[in-house]
Amino acid sequence: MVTIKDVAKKAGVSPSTVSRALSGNGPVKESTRKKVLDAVKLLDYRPNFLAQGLKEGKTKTIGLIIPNIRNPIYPAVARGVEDAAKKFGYTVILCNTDEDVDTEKEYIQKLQKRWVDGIIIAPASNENEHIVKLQNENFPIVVIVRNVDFLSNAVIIDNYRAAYDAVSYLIRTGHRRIAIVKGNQQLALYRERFRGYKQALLDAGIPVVEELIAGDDSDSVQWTLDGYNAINCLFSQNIEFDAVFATTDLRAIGAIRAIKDHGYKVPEDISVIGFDNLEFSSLIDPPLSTVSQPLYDIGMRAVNKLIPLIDNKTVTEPTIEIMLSELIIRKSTK
Amino acid sequence: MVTIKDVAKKAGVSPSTVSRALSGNGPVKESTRKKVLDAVKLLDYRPNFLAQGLKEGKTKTIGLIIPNIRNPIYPAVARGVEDAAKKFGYTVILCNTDEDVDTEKEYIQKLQKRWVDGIIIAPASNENEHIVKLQNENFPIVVIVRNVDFLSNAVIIDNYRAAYDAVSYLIRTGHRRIAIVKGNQQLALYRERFRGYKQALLDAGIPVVEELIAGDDSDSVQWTLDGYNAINCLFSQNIEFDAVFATTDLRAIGAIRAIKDHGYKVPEDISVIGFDNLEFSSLIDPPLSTVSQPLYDIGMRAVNKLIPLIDNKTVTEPTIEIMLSELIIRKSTK
DNA sequence: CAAAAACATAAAAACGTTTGCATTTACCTG
DNA sequence: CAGGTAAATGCAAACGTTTTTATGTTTTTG
Repeated sequence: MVTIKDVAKKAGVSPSTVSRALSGNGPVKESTRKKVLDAVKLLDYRPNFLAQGLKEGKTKTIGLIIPNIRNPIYPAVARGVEDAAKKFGYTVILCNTDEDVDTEKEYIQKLQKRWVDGIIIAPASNENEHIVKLQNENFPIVVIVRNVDFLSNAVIIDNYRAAYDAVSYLIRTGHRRIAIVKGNQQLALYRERFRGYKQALLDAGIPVVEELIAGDDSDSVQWTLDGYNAINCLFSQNIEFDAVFATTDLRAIGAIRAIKDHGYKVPEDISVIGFDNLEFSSLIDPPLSTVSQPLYDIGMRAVNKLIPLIDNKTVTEPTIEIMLSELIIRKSTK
Repeated sequence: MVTIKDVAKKAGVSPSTVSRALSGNGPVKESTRKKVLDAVKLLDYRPNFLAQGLKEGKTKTIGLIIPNIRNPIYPAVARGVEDAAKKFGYTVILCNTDEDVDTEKEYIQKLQKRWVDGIIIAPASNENEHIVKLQNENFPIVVIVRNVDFLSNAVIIDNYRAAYDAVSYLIRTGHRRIAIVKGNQQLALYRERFRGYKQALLDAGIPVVEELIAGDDSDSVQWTLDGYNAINCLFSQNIEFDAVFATTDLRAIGAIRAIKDHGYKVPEDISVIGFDNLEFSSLIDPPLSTVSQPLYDIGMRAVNKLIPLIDNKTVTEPTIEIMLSELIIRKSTK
C-alpha cells in the first residue's frame, strides 16, 4: 500500500509537509502543495484511516444496535441513521441482537473497543444495566424506539398517548367490545400501549375485561403469528368483539387473517387498527388503519442527538425527545 | 483510556507479556497469565482496535453496499451477511447507494481507505468500471443479487431460468396473453428476466407482442407504482390479457391493485405472478404466487466466498455461484 | 543593509499495539 | 553441579499518521 512517505519522496518533501498540505493544518507554499497533490494523484494515495484514527482517538463511526433488520420497522430507522450519519461524515456499523441481551452486550463490548465514537440502540429487553453503565462512563449513547426505565438520551414516541388515541377513535366510532393483542409485556413500549388501551376504555366508561386481552410474550420471528393465534383463541372461546387494537401492524395483519378465516369481514363485522404504519400496510386488503411512527425521522434525530455528545464532551443532563405519531385511518376500520 | 501499559504496570510485567498473555501468541507462565487477566478485569481493559488493525493491516470489517435497505429484498440479505460475518469475527458496515453510481463510488473510496478487508456489493447500475478496477487491484470483492457483465466473484440466481420457468408455468396452466412488467432494463437482472419471458413464449409457440410489454426504467422509491401504472396503462389502451408476469413482488402488488381497481378478479380473471418472495407476499390478498430468491443464503454465501479472498491472497479465477430459486404457487394464479 | 519577524519546511515524538530478537530464568542431563 | 537447552520475559522497532518543536529561508522594516 502507498503511504504518506511514498508521497513525500515522490514530491521531494517531508511527510509532515504532505500531511499539512492535505489537511490544511499549517502553512504550505502554493507550489509545494501542488507538487504534493500531483504526487497524491499519481500514486493514488489514500490516507490510512486506522493511523489517523489512532492518532486522533476518533473513528468517525457509529454503531447501530437493533433487534432485527428483518423486522420491517427497522429498515426505515437504519436509513434515517445512515443518511444523517453520512451528512456528518460518519459511517454506520449494523448490529442485530435478535432480542437477546447477551448478544447485545457482546456487540457493545465489540463496538466499544474504542472504535465507534457513539452508539444508537433499540434495546433488546428491559434488562439494561449495561446501558446504564455505558451512560455513566459518559460514552455517547442514544436510545431509540424502545424507551427504558432510566433517564437517558432518547428519541421515541409517546406510546401511551398514541395507543390511547387509537382506542379512543374506535370508541368514538361506535365500538364497545375492543380486543387487544397486547405484545410482549417485558418491553416498556408494549406496556405503555397496553396502558393507553386500558385508560381509553376507562375514560369512556367501558370496563376493561380480561377475556378481551389476548396475545402472549413470545418473540417469534414470525411476527404475524401472535396476532393470528390471539384472535383465533378468542374465536375458539366464543368471545364476541367488534374491534381489535393490535399493538403492531404485523399483529394486525395476523388478526385480519384470523378474522377472515372465520368468515367475518373487516371492517364490516370487526374493525382492526394496527401500530407502526409499515410501508406495505397500505397495500394489504383492506388497507390498514394504524398509528404512524416517524421511523426515518427517529433515526435522523438520534444521530443529531448523538453527534454533539461525541463532540462536546461537556456533560449535560440526558433528554428525551418525543416524536409525533399520527393516527392514519384507512379501510380496516368502519 | 486504559492501555496495555497500564495493565502491564498493574500486573508487574512488560506490555509485550500482556499482549502475549491475551493473544496466546507466545509462551507465558500460568501464574503470570493469571496476574495479567486479573489486571485486565480490574482495569476493564479493552485492546484498542485501531492500534491492532494498524499493526496487522486488517480491520476484521467488511462493507456491504446495497441500493437501499428499505427495498424489502435487502434486509434478509443484510441479515445473512451479518450472521455469517459474525461467525468469522467480522463486523459489517452498511452503505446505501440509492441506485446512484456516484454515491457508490464515494462509498467504495471511503471503505477502501484501508479499513475494510473486503466488500460485498449489489451494484447500483451497469456502469461498473470502478468495480472492475477494484477487482484488478486484487481487492476482495463479491458481487451479489445483480450480476455484472464481466467475470467476477458473485453469488446470484439464474434470473433467465427463473423467469423462464415462471412464464412457462403460466403457459402450462392455460394463459396465452401474458403481460410483463419488465423492470429497469439498464440492469442485467431485469434484462435476464425479460429474456426468460420472451424465450418461454417463443418455445411455446406464442408470439411476443409489443403491446403486452409494460413498465418503464424509472427507479422510483415507491416500488409498487411501476406495476400499478403499467397495468393501468394496458387497461386504458383496452389491451386484453389473462396473466401478468411482474419482475418483482412489489410490481406484482401494484399490478394486483390496478386489476382490482378496474373491477377484475385475481386470479379468476387475471393471474399474477411475482418475483422475490418477500416476507409479506404471502400476507397480501390473494397470497402471491412468485419466484423465491434465497436472499438470506445469498448473503451468507457471499461472506463465505469473501473470507478466503481476504485470507489467502493467492490469486484465483473469479467464480460465479448460482443459487437455486424456486417457483412458489399460492393463490394469485389459477 | 542588518536584524527581527514571518513563513516554510524538516525532524522527531506520539498514538497503542504486536513481534523479532535478546536476555534472563528455570529445568534437565550427564 | 556445571553446562546446555527450553521456557519465560523484556526491549525496541514497526505499523501510518499528526503535531510539536526545531531549523532554515524568506520578507519586512527601521
